[in-house]
Parts: sequence; structure tokens; C-alpha cells
Amino acid sequence: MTAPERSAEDLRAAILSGDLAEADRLLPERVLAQRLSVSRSRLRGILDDLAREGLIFRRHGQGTFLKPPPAQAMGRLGVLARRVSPRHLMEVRLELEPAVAAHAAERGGAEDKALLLRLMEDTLRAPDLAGYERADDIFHYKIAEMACNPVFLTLFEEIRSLRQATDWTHARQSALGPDEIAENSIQHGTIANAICASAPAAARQAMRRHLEQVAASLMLRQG
Amino acid sequence: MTAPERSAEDLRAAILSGDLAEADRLLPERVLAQRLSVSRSRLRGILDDLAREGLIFRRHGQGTFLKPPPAQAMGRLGVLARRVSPRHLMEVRLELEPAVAAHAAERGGAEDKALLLRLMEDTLRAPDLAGYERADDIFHYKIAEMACNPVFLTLFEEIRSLRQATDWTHARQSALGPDEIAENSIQHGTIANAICASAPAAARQAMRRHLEQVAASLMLRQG
DNA sequence: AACTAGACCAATTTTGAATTGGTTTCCAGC
DNA sequence: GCTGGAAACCAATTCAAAATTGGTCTAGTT
Repeated sequence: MTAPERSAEDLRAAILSGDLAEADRLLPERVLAQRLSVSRSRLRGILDDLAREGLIFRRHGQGTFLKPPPAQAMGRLGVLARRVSPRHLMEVRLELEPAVAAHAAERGGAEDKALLLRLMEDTLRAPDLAGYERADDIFHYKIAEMACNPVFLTLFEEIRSLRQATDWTHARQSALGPDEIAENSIQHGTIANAICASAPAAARQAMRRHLEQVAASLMLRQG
Repeated sequence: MTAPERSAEDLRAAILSGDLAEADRLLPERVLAQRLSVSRSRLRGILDDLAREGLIFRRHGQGTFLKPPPAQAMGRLGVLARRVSPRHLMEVRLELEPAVAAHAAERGGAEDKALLLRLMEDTLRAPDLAGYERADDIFHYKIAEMACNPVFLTLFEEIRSLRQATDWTHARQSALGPDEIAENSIQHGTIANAICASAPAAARQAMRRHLEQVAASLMLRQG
């Protein structure tokens, strides 16, 4: 495998395989270029394509990621993670994300809507639990992007990072059942359709119901 | 005035006068103690009282303030302030604060409710515009505290700091008219009453209407 | 008992170096 | 002349260590 790979398809596959990443974060561009025996210019061209297709996520001083990147400067939230309960987080999500979905329905562009539908289908095609959770994560993140409001997006990212941080301490007790995944996927479809139909009220309600079910699952699982 | 003041009342007055503060932030306790010729212990005792009464605000590594303190570690939001429009901010407030008011109505304690009513009356008694804006600020902050959810409170503080940061760049065009202040005060009363009556839906609606008027005033003032 | 003085702890900010994506420049080779 | 690679440089972020500041404890003094 020391022989350099050349074709663009090979490069895309190598990047998306995850072998050149550490915890969903790709190696720095300079290292990656050397590792793949390509110039940085060409590598960046391919990364641009992947980012346009929504397959990778880049942020300036932070890196390139296979999932939406973590919130920046977790100064306050880092210490918050200790004293925040899943209940607190769910309360906020239950208010924030339906509002974000409504705004996404109002302002989302045609391109983004097409991409959102594709991402929704990705959650259906997910082969295993890890793949489903990744697709689900990207789906929700895309909705937050479509709201076209940097404040909403920043708040969403902070909540998302905080959730992952607390999930870490609370020992990762997700373990969704297949029936729950099926139900979630149906709701994802309802949400995506409402947004693509530019129906803010419907999108808001669909997202609220979705999160209410997620909350119910969590409560069941931990009293 | 080099003679030391001794009585507790004199000390309280000196602290609240603002002469020993810089931009709503009091001098460090050590300096303040020396300036007032008291021991730090006694000063802290008085500061404790003032904080309990809601007249000053303290935060560990940050300082002691005459108004609610700024959000901590404005990492992302600091750079956001440049590209965020008042419209973006208002959209978020319009979703967040009604939700916060609803939760405050659900969970607020009896003591906090009494204090909230007193703070509402303070907005009525405000002598000038600056005094009114300060009282208004404290009133809204108290509601966010009463929601008893550290995540909601943190988000609220970030939005509040972001608003002040953008107001700074956008050249402070507040200039509320007396009739607007009167209308706002009536709405504050409605909000406070709903919260004190433990009526979440009413509190949510009252806060939404209040913010809708604030938004309308802003739009009028800047197109 | 109340107050003072001082040392020490804990949370936050601040500062500067290091990291990383983004951009420009220059140059070889066709 | 144009394309693509290489290097330098720019800009945004992270990281780590020092400085700042409120919080706590102990001992001593009146």
C-alpha cells in the first residue's frame, strides 16, 4: 500500500474510509497530502467537492471532519457538563430545534432542500447503529444550517456538543432498538417533507413530536 | 473624603453609588476593601447581603457587577458579533425568552417571585432612561434565572452579551420614547403576574408579545 | 463574639505560541 | 499562455501557562 493512489475516486474513497482520521477528524491537509502522495492543491480541490456534497465538514483553525464539527471554545459549556442533567438538555432542545426547523422551512434554499432529502434517505440506508447515529446527526445539523441564522446555528452547535459531553459522562447508554430507529426515520421523513414544502408550522410540530419521542425513549431507559 | 466610612449603611451606599466601579464592574474585593478602609471579611459580608437582595451580581473568576455579568468566554460569539444583524438576534430572542418565561412560571420559587415583582416595580420607578434600561435588564435576567435550567441561563446570557456587543458597533440607537417605556412597563407587569401565578402558557404569550413590540420598535427605528 | 489579617483554593480571563484551513505567489513544464 | 505543484504567507482556532478575582479556611486581636 506504499504505492501512491492517483484517481480522484480512489482519493475520495480513501478520505471517506476514515482510516486517515482520528475520532471523526481528518489529518491536517499538509499531512494528508503527503500521506496520499498528492499536492495540497489537488487534495484541497477534492476536499472542496466533498464539502459541497455535504460529506465532510471544514472549519478554519479547527480541522476537517467526517461529522459536523464540535462547538468552538467550550469554555463555559465544559464546566457546565458536570451539573447539567439530560432533562435540562432535553428541555432546551424541545424549544430550540422546533424553532430552527420552522425557520429552515421558511428560508431554506432549493439546493439545501434537495440535499436534506438525500440526508434523510441516508438515515434509512444506514447499515448499523453507528452509521444511523452519524446520519441522524448530520440530518439535524443540516436543518440548523438551513435556518440561515448564525446565532441559531451557534446555539445548536453548543447544545449538540454539550449533549455529547454529558453522554460521555453518563456512560453512553443509547442502545436504540430497531423499532425505535424505524419510528425515528418516519418522523425524519415528516420533518424533511414539511421543510421542503416550506411549511414552517408543520415543520415545527413534526420536530417537536420527534424530540418528544426521543425524550420518552431516554426517560424509559433511565427512569 | 480620605476619612474612612464605617457604618454598614455608608458602605452599601458607597458600593452602589458606582463611583468604585468601572463600566458596571466593581473594583476587586481586595482593592475595594483597602479603598473603603475595611477588612475584606466585613466587605464580603456586606457584598453577600447585597447579592442576596439582587442588587449586585458576583461570579467567581470574573468579578462583582452592578448589572448581570457578561457571558463568559465569548469565544465564538465574539467573532459572530460582526456578521450578526439585529434581525437574527431578535428571531432568537423571540423563541428563547418566551420559553424561558414559561419555565420560570413552572419552577420559580416563592422568594424569587416576590423579588421579581419588586424588580418589575423598579422599572416603573426608574428616574431616567439609563435607569430604566438597567432595571429592564435585571428584570429579564431574573426571569432567566428562575427557569432553574443552567443551559437556558447560559444561552440567555450569551444572547444578551451578543446583543450588547452588536449594539456597540451599531452605534447605540436605542432612544426609547416615553410612550414606548410606558407600554413596555405594562407588558412587564403582565409577564410578572403570569409568572407569579404559575401560568406557563400566559407567561409565554406575554413575553412573546412584549418582544414583538420591542422588535417592532427596532424595525421602525432603522427601517 | 466580631473583626482583622493572611494564606490558600477554585473559576475565569488573558496572553502568546502552536496548529490548521485559506490565499497568494512563484515557477517549472507542457 | 496555461496548468498544476511547491512554498510562503494570511487568518481563525486551539492550547497552555500566567495573571486576575471571588471563595474558603485558619489564626490572631480586640
